[in-house]
Amino acid sequence: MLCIHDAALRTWHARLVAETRSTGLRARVRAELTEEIKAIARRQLATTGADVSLRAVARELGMVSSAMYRYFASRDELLTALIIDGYHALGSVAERGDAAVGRTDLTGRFMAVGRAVRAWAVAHPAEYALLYGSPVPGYQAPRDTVEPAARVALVFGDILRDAQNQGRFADDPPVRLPEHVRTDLHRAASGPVFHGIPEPVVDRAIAAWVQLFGVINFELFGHLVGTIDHAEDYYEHRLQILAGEIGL
Amino acid sequence: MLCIHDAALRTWHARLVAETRSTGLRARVRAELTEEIKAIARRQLATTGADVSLRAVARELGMVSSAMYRYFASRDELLTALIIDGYHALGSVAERGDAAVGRTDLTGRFMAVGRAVRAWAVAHPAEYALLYGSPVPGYQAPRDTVEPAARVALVFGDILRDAQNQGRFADDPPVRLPEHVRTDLHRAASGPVFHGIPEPVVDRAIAAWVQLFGVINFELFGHLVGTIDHAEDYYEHRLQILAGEIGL
DNA sequence: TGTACATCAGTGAACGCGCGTTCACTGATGTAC
DNA sequence: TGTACATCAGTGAACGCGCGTTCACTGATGTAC
Repeated sequence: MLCIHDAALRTWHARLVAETRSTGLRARVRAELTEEIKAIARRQLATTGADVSLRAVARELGMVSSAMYRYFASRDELLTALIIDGYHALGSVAERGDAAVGRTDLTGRFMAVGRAVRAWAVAHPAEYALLYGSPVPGYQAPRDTVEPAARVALVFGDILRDAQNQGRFADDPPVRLPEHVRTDLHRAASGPVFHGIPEPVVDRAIAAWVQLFGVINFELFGHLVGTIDHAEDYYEHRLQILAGEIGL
Repeated sequence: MLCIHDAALRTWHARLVAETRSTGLRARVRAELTEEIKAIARRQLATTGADVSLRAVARELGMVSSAMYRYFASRDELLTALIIDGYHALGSVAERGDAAVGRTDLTGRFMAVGRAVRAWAVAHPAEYALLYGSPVPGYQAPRDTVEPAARVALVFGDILRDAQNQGRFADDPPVRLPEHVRTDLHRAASGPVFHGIPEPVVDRAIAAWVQLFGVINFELFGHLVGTIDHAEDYYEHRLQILAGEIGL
């Protein structure tokens, strides 16, 4: 048996335990403040774009700027947290949209998800821009953002899989795809989002997905002004058509 | 007859004449330097995003920062110039792409335009992001950008009109459109880009347009990574399909 | 052709502001025994 | 239950940097007569 008499080591161990239980008052306060920092930063996104400023957040919190470093190791880390939160928020509304519709109503589910995505984007344009707009110069998104980013797509994939199981794509005519496209679609069809979906369906599905985000992009970034003024109705209309084109 | 003896007024008039002729050496040097400033700023876009800095441009030019104000009244004005130039550059490559194909080959023309747009975007990602990415916080694009922005769409509209004149849309089945969508499409169909095109075709055309830019957005902004790796082939494939869906 | 004058490009200093990040510190909170 | 100690949150000052914009100025270039 190993006896450790060093007091420092003992308390270090105790701290580890406390942290894993993570039920202490301090931990809770810390978690709350972390959330508050992110909330303020999110609000500031709207006026400053991706140029979140630790100093500005600290100012609004009534704290000194260096105190921010107790919560985030750098500005980029805060940005990463906002991005991850954003993807989760979007994924979450998509999941709820999907869950609110009867499992067998595939068109309804697709449209509900689409609607939820747009509604979230319109309600949080700056966050949406952070996720789907221009890349932030000098910022390289870390690996941790990849999984949250896929969450919303997974909802879509589940709908496709249910459609597949219901035999919706059974009498799909065969399609000739260019070689490299077939390669990519084949790989996609064995990935987490589209696994088990026939490649031609994956093709149509990605195209629909791209179009949905394309409409939202154009709407939020001002490229529909003067052409499509009733963006919500237009989007709804497109959802309907795309559901049909996918074959739901 | 009015006699003006004031020397100042005389030279002011002379200056006006010189400016309209605009053939003086000074004017030429000035024009060249203006272009150089924009070129440097464009290059810097790649590393700084939309945060173009007059000081950084001046530094690279070996000039003092205040000298920039001889050429642009403010940072925003320089940004506006870059945006306008960008739209013109894009419109121009689209026009050239179109012009290189036989007038009656409508699918070929559509694909050439699409290809030109993507090629330009891939070659100038930062400029593309300035035009089609997140809006620059605190920057309001002035009216002068509207017309250049439409240039690329006009090329597309011309192809549709030629198709229409060739009777391509003659046996289009009638389509029921939601009220507000019909309103918007109707107005679009009497605007400069789509005038004379049947509303259902305008609908499909806008959707195709949105999808093309959607694919480019996703490619450049990193949302195809891991799904579509052969972006060029994929885009080409989509162009082909979209040409068919529009009815070219 | 020469002179007087207006215009213009570019300078250099300054104003006033913002930022991210580091560091030594104080005092409160939690923990082990 | 009390004490000694470790941990942690937050402070305040500082470093070194960047920015847009203004302003009075110098000297060269162009223009009118």
